Amino acid sequence: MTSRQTRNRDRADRGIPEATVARLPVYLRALHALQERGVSTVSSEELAAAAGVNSAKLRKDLSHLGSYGTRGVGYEVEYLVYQISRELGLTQDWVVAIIGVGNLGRALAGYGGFASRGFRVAGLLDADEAIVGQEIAGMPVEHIDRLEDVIAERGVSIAVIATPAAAAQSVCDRVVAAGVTSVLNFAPVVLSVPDGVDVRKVDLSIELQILAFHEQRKAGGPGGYEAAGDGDRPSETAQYVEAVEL
Amino acid sequence: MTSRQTRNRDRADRGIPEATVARLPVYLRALHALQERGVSTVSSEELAAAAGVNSAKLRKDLSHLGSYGTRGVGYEVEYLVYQISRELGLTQDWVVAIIGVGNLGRALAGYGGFASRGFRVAGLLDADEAIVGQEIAGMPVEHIDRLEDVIAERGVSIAVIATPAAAAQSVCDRVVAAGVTSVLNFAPVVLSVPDGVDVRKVDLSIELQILAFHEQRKAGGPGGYEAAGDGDRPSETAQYVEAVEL
DNA sequence: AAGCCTTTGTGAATACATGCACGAAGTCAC
DNA sequence: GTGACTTCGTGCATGTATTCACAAAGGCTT
Repeated sequence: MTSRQTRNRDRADRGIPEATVARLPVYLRALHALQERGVSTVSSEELAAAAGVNSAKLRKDLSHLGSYGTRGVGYEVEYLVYQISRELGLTQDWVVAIIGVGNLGRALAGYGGFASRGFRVAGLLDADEAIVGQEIAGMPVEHIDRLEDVIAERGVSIAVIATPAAAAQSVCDRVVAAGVTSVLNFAPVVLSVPDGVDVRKVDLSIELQILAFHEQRKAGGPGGYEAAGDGDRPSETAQYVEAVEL
Repeated sequence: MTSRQTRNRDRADRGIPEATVARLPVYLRALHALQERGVSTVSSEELAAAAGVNSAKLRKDLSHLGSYGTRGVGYEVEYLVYQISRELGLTQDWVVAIIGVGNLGRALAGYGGFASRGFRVAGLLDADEAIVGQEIAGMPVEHIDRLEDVIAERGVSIAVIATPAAAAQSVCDRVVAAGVTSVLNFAPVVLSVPDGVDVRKVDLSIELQILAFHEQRKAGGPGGYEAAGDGDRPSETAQYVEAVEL
């Protein structure tokens, strides 16, 4: 099964830079859009524009997968879609479980962007008895007690954690113990996992905070108004509550 | 208003690396957790562990804001919270409008992590007549026609776009024309904006695709099974639909 | 079939980020 | 006050990512 590992792909494939991997889905999306418009061939310049990157960067990124372009012409859209999909592992189906069916979990369960890319949501789990049994996006919410069973029975390989922060680490421990090695975490905590397990984090408020930083910068430096520097230290900030519900 | 731009802050502040800015919210969160546990002082080693980073990196990051630590002791939690908050611009309130009140927009409207960090949701807008008028998280959904009015009247400075992909660019153009210079985009498209406008993107499916890539890697190379390389090029991939509803 | 034109793929230069390792600066005990 | 000890702040080396710029490669026209 793992026989022909590094067969084709001479030096490509081994060690595709992370930064490149992170951009491949963006290229893929742009390519799909072109495909729908009936475009069959695209230059690095055009595709780069559609993806919002520099064309040299795009070419270098693609060169990591192999040489799939034709000089003087560009890239064949359909073929490139296939190559990137394959590289990203989207030619196979991935079985996903969503743990935590609050507002966000619900949104994720109904998100069309998953199913269309080979991600099959095979389980919705929650600890809240009031939610268990409800049907969300055509699928019943199951009790968190069944977590290990669901993972084993349905071959879940990716866990999406959308629980409150307080529950996230223990849920994570359980899915990892059950054999899951890829976790997508929406809870606002840093999860610790053993080596060999990948965790990616999506944090809705971190992005806003980064925007706020730049926005403030445009308006003229941090603490620009009122006492800047080491003024009164507020003691009211302690009322932040991390137990936000997702 | 832009008068005292680069005033205080000698060499700090100017040019805090992006990578550092992106980590500050994580540190802040870890610090809040410590604060709740009554910890008043923390070493770089401890805080780094809580934030999931290397301690040297943490110290270097913090050094960009100034020297707020005490050698031999560590950092005073409360003071550091204040300094980071100030640097990120969280000591002032930011007025946010959420455009697109589908599943995701609803989840965002109810997300506790915004309000607790100085982000005030002052408007929910949607084009769907069936949704307009509904009350979400204690706030009425208004018609998208009122977008410019809402932005102007309430002083919206950050727009959160959670519309379907097809609507995102035109919504973006409108908020930018109305004077907004910070956009958080959840729609799966690359938005183009004039210079001076910041766009950050949160893409739920991109993260999954990155996980899939690594997961596949663990299992033994891309396309490891079946015809690898340049086999049959599927023509069915064209049925991807980008008009996912958010 | 020869030459022109376009566009790729990549070497080299630059910029950015990470992590080590250690001197400097402070605290605490006595 | 003095010395031992802890921990910060940072110079330097290493690694990673981006961008430029151009030669090599192919198609297209005549």
